Amino acid sequence: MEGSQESLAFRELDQRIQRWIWSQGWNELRDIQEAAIPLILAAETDVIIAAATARGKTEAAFLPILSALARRPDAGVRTLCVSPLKALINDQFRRLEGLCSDLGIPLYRWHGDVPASFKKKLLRHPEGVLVITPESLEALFVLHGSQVGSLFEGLAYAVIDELHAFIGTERGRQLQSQLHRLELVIARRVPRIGLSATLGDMNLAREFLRPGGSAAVRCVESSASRQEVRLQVRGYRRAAELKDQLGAAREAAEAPEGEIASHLFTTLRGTTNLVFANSRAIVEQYADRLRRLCKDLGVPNEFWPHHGNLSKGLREETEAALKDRSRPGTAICTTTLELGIDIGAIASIAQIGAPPSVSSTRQRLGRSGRGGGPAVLRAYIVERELQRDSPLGDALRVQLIQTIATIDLLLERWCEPPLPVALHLSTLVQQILSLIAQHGALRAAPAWRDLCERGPFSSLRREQFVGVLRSLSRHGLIQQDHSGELVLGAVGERLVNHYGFYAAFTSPDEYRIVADGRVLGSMPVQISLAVNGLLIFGGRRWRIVRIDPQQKTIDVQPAQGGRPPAFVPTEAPPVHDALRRRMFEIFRETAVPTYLTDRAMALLAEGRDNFARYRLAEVRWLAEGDAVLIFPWCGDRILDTLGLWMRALGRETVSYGIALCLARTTESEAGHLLETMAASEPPSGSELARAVANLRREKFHPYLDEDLLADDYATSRLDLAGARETVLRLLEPR
DNA sequence: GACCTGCTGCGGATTG
Repeated sequence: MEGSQESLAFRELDQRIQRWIWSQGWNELRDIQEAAIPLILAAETDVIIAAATARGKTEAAFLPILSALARRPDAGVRTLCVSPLKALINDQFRRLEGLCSDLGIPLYRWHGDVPASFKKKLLRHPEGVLVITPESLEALFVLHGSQVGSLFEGLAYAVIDELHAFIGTERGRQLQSQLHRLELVIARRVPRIGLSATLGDMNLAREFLRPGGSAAVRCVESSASRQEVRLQVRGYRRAAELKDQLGAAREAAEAPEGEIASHLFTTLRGTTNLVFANSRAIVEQYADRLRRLCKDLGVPNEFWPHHGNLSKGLREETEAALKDRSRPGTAICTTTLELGIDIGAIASIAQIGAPPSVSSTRQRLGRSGRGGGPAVLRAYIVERELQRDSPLGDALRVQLIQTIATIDLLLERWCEPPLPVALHLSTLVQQILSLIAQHGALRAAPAWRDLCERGPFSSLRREQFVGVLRSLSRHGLIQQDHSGELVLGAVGERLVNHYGFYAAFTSPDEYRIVADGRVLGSMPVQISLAVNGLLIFGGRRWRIVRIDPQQKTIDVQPAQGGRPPAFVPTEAPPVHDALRRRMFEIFRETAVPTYLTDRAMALLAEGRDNFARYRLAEVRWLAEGDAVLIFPWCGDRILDTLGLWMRALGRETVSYGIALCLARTTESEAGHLLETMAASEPPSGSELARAVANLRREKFHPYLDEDLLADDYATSRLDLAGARETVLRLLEPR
């Protein structure tokens, strides 16, 4: 306890908290705790606490918060903590339970699985600490709007857990709006405490936490020494498709998946690991292969699937296998295990396929190597065997080069910044309806002031806001009563009064998969499945025995064969500009990273040879058949913007990620096109967006007019300045 | 050419 006694921060805490720290057997406070305690106790500024998972962020916030609450008892909810996951709320509840009860501070959790009786109790006696989801908070505004003031009149702190998970998303904008509305109701500013993973650009996190007031937000970042990282990137080749005697294509017997599965099996068996795959179908495929390898060897299964379409029960089975220290267990998973759910120590991380981004790779790696040990990452990259007519993307070994570029940027501690400029009109619609429900009615002028002028939707122009109100009125969501106030229209009433209203995001219709009365999970309704069809789901093999379109259920029984269902893919993650630029540099360099296996080295050499053969260090576009490939080495947002710009000039384009393909064009025509673009101002983003086929991507988009949707698309998906700069760069002499 | 997240009130049956 010597460290604690010497610490100034420790002495500032309430004595009962000091005793609790003693009782935990802690020798000293962590650096972020030392730094955060005085800032939070002073309660004069907003604070961001940034550190990797399991570095004591929750305590850094709650030791001083509970200290302050214990000293100044007051009526109403004193601390609001908003968290993105029900599972995280339950984790946090368990961690704070003992401390809160020692201090006599009531602790409430509120989400969809919490019984209504607990919620009623809080509404009757608002007090203490409330941990809640954004959706449940929205329900509070809609269903108990007149009570919000009295519930939160004594609010001392607003905590946002996993701040990084909210930044740049619809849900994040919803949360900003909710915190702002709360401060409006109680007519006072409440200190905000954001708990975040370490981010590339802390200024964006500051601006997110306190829009318009980021300069005063204090940041506490962990200075804990950089963790050692052990890396291996393994290369695999997929043989070209063979034709059998009937001419049907079939995969070569030695598919790389089998090889990867055996390597995972021998390397990971006996320890606890996370294997990240890039899609749910791939998770299912490997979970099934690895389970069978265990079975073939006659040993207990050690491999468990985890993804968003598996039922809560199956996911909890996997989480329990990870937490169980008495036996090894490895999860094959998607992003579901990226966020900070408590799963204990993890020996290593595997990544199948190129990682989706630098930031998610950092999150994944942060899961491994607790307790001072090195973090271990193995990446498994498959490239196709080349043939004479192989596409250039295969010849360049893009998957492998992208993986190397990702690791480069990761080691430089760079990561993708979120995009803060989007209008988020869908969420604005939700918040307008919610405000009307909260107050019963609303005038247009204060709505503009509270949501846009001084609120979180500050990038809207006044005429855009008026356009939104007109759209909503035309679609029956709102109407003006005789005194000029906005009230809900018939359609608006129906939307707001359905429980589906509270989430800012959409979700697809799904069938439930049921085996012997137990729900295994769900799948989208678009899939074409037939009775007696075979299926891999939850890492096991099934036969479909019944499909009920009315009940939306699929009944299955255990079977011998099967394949993973085709989950409806969403949009791919955009590759960031910095990553593509780094890929270009890697192609031009000759250095070979030491973490590559021999086969990965050979693939890298092939990629570089082909890059040199096509002279891509000098040439910016080249003919392929009757098309031209343009290589701007820029991120996907700029590439998509360039594609739309060329389409506006009457050209047909397809984005290959690594290149932009101009159909039916010669090299000199491509040059002329770029010169034309360089000589003129680009059209506006909204003009370009009008050519996009489906602009209605988000929940409340169906109630907005086309021109607003085009504005929304342009601000969230396009980069005009970047596109113009890229055109000029493509024409620079080299 | 990917992934993920969330949700109320009420009616009716069952149990102590």
